[in-house]
Formats: sequence, structure tokens, C-alpha cells
Amino acid sequence: MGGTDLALLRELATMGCIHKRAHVTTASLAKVVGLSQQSISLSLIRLQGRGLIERSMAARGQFVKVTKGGVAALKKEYSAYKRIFEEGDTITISGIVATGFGEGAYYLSRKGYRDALKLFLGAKPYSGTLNVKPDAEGIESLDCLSGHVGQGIPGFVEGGRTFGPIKAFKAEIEGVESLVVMPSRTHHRDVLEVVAAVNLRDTLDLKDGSRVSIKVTMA
Amino acid sequence: MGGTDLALLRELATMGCIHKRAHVTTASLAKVVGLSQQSISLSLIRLQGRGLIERSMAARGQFVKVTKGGVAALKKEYSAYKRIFEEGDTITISGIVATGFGEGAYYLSRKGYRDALKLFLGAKPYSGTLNVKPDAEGIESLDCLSGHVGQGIPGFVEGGRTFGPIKAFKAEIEGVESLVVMPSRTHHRDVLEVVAAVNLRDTLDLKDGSRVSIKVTMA
DNA sequence: ATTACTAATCATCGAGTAG
DNA sequence: TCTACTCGATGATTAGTAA
Repeated sequence: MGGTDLALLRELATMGCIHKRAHVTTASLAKVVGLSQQSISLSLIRLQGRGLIERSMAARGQFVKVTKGGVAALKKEYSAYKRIFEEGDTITISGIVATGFGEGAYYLSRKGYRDALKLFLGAKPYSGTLNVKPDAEGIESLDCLSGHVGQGIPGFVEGGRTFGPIKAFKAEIEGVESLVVMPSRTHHRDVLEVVAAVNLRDTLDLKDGSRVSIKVTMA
Repeated sequence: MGGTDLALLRELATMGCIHKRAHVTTASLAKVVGLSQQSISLSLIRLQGRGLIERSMAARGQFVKVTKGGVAALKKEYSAYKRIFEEGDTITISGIVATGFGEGAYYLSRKGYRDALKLFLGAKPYSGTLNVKPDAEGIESLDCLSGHVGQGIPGFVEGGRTFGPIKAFKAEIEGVESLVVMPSRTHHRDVLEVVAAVNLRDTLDLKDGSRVSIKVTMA
């Protein structure tokens, strides 16, 4: 399929033409997609020819609906991208150990989080988190993690306070089994919180400023 | 961006070129993408020119890595599709208020339905339904709803009569929290039944023939 | 105003082939 | 073997314009 046809089909879907006929004109679509009115006209004809959209002309403009086949075509594209960003291999992030504000320990003391982390870690988590500030390259990888789903841990309410959903990734920090934990919603974190069965500072002899390397599995 | 360049960039990303340099040849890529070796060569040059990939030639082939910009370009595409399938699953149906035959009120008086609706609505439902006759465009949207599952409410038997399963969709009618309710089985309805915590006719000052707009969420 | 035809222009592709 | 050039063919895009 031509690149423009696909882009137009996607644009139509975004406008809600999946659920209902939408009123459009070739000129208005041209403006949105960034092509000429003529190109849109041709593209619509091609899309119709391939059975990806249905059209009915109106006095001023036309009504367009994406067909079942059109939705299927878009879904195929979607899953191709999904595979890239959601499917897991491992990435390695390096950074330096930093001091947090004790938040990690507080959250780890909540039963709702603690039990779930124990399940994923396969052992009782140590009662504190190690904060790692990734270096420049690592920041990108962190953004990558933010986009992934990870092991979801649902939120809960305790003592009148709301604890949002978090997510965990299996990881290895200097060879030690661990979990990287972050809120499910918040994007663009700049610090990595690592949970393990042991006190990582003691076990790995880390101080603030120590360089560490973390291999994260995105499963 | 050309359709081929994007497809190739996506393919490279799928092969893991986001996290590390990967060894490829133009011929091998050609096989995967379904283009000629020459086209791949050109496309790689274009991608490099736009700063979407980094390349380093090797004795037999080359090493390719998708750059930050390349990942951003892919993410942009990805979120465009994501919007279609994950986020934008609300449809708006407009129509005019009509008079029903009191069926809604009768069904709402049945405990089996009433309790379930209370659960989904989050409040005790008012003892009547508002009937809305969708306009021409809306009819199709309604068909779309018929196809969806919605919140299922099982059927039951009461006083020797059988009450079939129904389904509900969270909705907003002119900003008021409500539910759109319909039988699970029957297809091709031509009337929308809306349930809310309040008497919608009074609250929204509606009469037969009033135009209303309903935003239905298909969760 | 809107669609879509025609013709000209421009990009893209694949074959052949040089480096 | 591999990359990337040239060239002719094919396809895509646009301007102009008719309906």
C-alpha cells in the first residue's frame, strides 16, 4: 500500500470514521494530511477500490467510513509498531548511585506493593530501594522503559490514602537479581529505583556516586 | 517521509537496532522488506541523511543503529495508531428525545437489572429510561454498539417470566453521567435507552423532540 | 463550493553494472 | 560479496480546469 493511502486511512480512523460515517471534503483532508486536494481525491478513490473505505457523495463534501478491511489493515500496522515498543528484550542502563528521599522505603512498607513485589522478585524484598541516576545515554533507555508495560501492580487505597498502580521490570544489578520499579502512569522519570532481596548498598559495597550497570528485561 | 523509508526504519527497529548496532546487508533487508537491493541502498542513504539512522560500513555489510530521532519518528507513528485503537474508543451519538412505551421503567423495576445497573452507574438509577432516537448517522453508531460487549448483566427468571441478559455502556448525556442500556442479544435497535441517577427529562429540561448528544464509552 | 479528470512534473523502483 | 551509481520504466503528486 502507498504511504499516503495509509496515512490518509489512519487520519480518517482518527477522526472517528471507524464507528460512523464522517463528513469530510477533499480540501479539508488535504489540509490535515499535508497534500493537495487532488492527491486526496485520488487516494480516496484508491482506498475505495481496495475496499478499505466506503463513500457516499453529498452536496457539499462526502461521507466516509472505514470498512472492516480498513480496520484490519490499520490493526496490522499497529501491531508492527507495538512489537517494537512493547515486546521485550533486555537493555542495559548505567548510572550512578544517588540518595533518594526515603520514598522507596515508605512505599515498600505498604502491604499492597510489598506482596506483589515479593511475588515477582521471588523473595522477600529488602525494605529500601537503591536510587540510580542514569547517565545521558541511559536516560533514553529509561524513556524506553516508561513506554513499556512491565509487570503491572494495581493500585489500592489504604488508610484513606490512594496508592496508584506501579510496574516492575526484572533486572540484574551487577549480577544481583532485582526489580526496577516505577509508577505506571508518570512518564519521564530521571531516576531508577531498584529493589532486591538484599541491601544492595551493603552487598555491592556502593556509596553515593558509585557507578553501576543494570540489565533490565522488558518481558 | 516516504512510505518505504518508514517501513525500512520500522523493520530495522524490529530487528533490535534501537538498542544496539546490528549487522545487515542491503540484500538481506531487501528480502525482508520486499524491495530490491538497490532500493534499500537508496532508502538507507535517505534515512541517514535525515538523521534517523547511523551507519558504519563493514567488510561484508554494514552496521546500522536507529538514532534518537529515528526512535522519535517511530514513536510518533506508534502513538498515532495507539490513539485509534486504545484511547479514542468513545463515540458520540446525537438524536431526538422520544416517548417509549414504559418498557424501560418496567425493566428497571426488576431487582435483577436494577442492582446491576446501580453497580455500574455508581448510584441508584432513576426509575425510568430516556428514549433517544438517533439521527441517520447515529443509527450506524448504534449498530457499532450492538457489536460490542459492554458491561454484561446476566438474565434471570422472576415470577415465571424470563428476563434476558442485557448490557450497559458508560455514557455522558449532555454532561450527565449515565448508562446506555440494551438487550445483549437483539441486534439492530433503532432507539437508545439511557439510564441515569436522576430524571433526565427534568434535569436537562427535555421534551419529546429535543436534540441531545450522548458520548458513549466502549470499555 | 466540491469532486475528479488531464497533463506535466517529480519521486521511486529495479536492472545492469562499476568500484 | 557488497554498496551505490546510472538509466529507463513505473507510479505518485500537483496544477489547471471541467462538470
